[in-house]
Amino acid sequence: MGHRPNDQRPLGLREIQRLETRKNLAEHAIRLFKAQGFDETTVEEIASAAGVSTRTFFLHFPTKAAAAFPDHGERVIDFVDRLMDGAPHVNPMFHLRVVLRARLETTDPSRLARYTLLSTVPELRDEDSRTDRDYEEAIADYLMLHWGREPEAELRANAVANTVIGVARAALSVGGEHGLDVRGAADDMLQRMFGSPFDEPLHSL
Amino acid sequence: MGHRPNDQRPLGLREIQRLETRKNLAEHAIRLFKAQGFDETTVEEIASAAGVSTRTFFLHFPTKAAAAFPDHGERVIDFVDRLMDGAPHVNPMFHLRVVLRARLETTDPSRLARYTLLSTVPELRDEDSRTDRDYEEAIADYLMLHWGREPEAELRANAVANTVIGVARAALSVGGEHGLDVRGAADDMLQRMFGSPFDEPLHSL
DNA sequence: CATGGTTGGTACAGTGAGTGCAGTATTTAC
DNA sequence: GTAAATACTGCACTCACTGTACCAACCATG
Repeated sequence: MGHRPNDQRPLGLREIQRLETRKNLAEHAIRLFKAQGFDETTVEEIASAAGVSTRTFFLHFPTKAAAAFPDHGERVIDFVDRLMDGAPHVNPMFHLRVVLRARLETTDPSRLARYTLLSTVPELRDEDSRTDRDYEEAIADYLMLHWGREPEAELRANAVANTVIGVARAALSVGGEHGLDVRGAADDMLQRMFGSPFDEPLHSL
Repeated sequence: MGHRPNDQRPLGLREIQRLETRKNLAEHAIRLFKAQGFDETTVEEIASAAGVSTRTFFLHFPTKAAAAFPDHGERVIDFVDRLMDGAPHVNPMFHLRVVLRARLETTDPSRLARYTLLSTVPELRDEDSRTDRDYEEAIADYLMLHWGREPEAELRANAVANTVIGVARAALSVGGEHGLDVRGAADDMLQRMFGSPFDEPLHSL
């Protein structure tokens, strides 16, 4: 059903070990960031805590900060997949809302907690912003698939993308900060902002 | 009229020279970034082009990227000043719109061009995001001044702030890219998104 | 199994951003 | 005219990140 083969290869011993060290690196990185702070943790510390060399760290993550968001890549891919699924046939704003809602609802709370904890560390904000930018780009591209690439459409698409991600970020940070579930409120705000097209009942939920 | 003294000291010889070197550093930095790229330009190059030592560069800018946005600090301060001016008496969303519109209209085109050129360089996006975060924080703080700091108000304030900045960023980037003036369209989008309170005529313009 | 290409990891040397510190020289304040 | 303040310098240092050559384990092929 996905628009690209969800490649489920047998996963040999090599891959398993690779993923293992990657997971180890990420876990130790996050643990150390929380324990002693981002700036106070060196890549060498993380690497040796995970039992590998410093150089190996950079074979798995492009920057020190990236280790704090280990599954970012696959999550963006997953998001894009869901967005593109059955793309050309539905009202794009409606579909966007469905995908967003599904994503929010299937995001497990432990992830929310970790996410917001990390957003609190100022040094990781940059990485977070880069994450957001990937989503914004994906959403804008999707909308322009429907609306075209004339400047007016491009403006609308980018504005909507930035707005959606902006509201989501606000919900995640405020919700995480107070330990509240504000996902409904976020959805509600978006619904009000984007008016009637966003107003339709969600049959597929 | 500002909520803090707009200190206009006599500006001694020392300050003049300091500002001069700062301006020089920023100009050479931007010139070199455009000419040869961000990563291909070292701080030492910038410094020696401006006729000062490398160490001096970091007395003026905290990072290499910051030199590309030399007046960011004062612009944020100016924005906050205008936001806080006569703050408690008006409808906050209305006032926000007035300030935003005024800021957009008084932003000179050369600045727009430079801004968007820089936003194109991926290595400067982070700095740009940090800039945006300062504005978002200012707007959210302002709105919470009126709405209080309960979680619901905080969510709304942050969502509005992120939305406003998101739309502004979209307008700047798309407008800059195509050489179009999309400020009116941006204002229009915000007006539609935020409904009636944003709908009032702008007497002060 | 043998064997050879592929690949995850290592060692080492290097670049460049950013910081702390101990100065020097000029400006400004009294 | 002297002393405090400050813009700037030089130097030594840490640490993130990269290029390169290399090793060893894996895996596909015969």
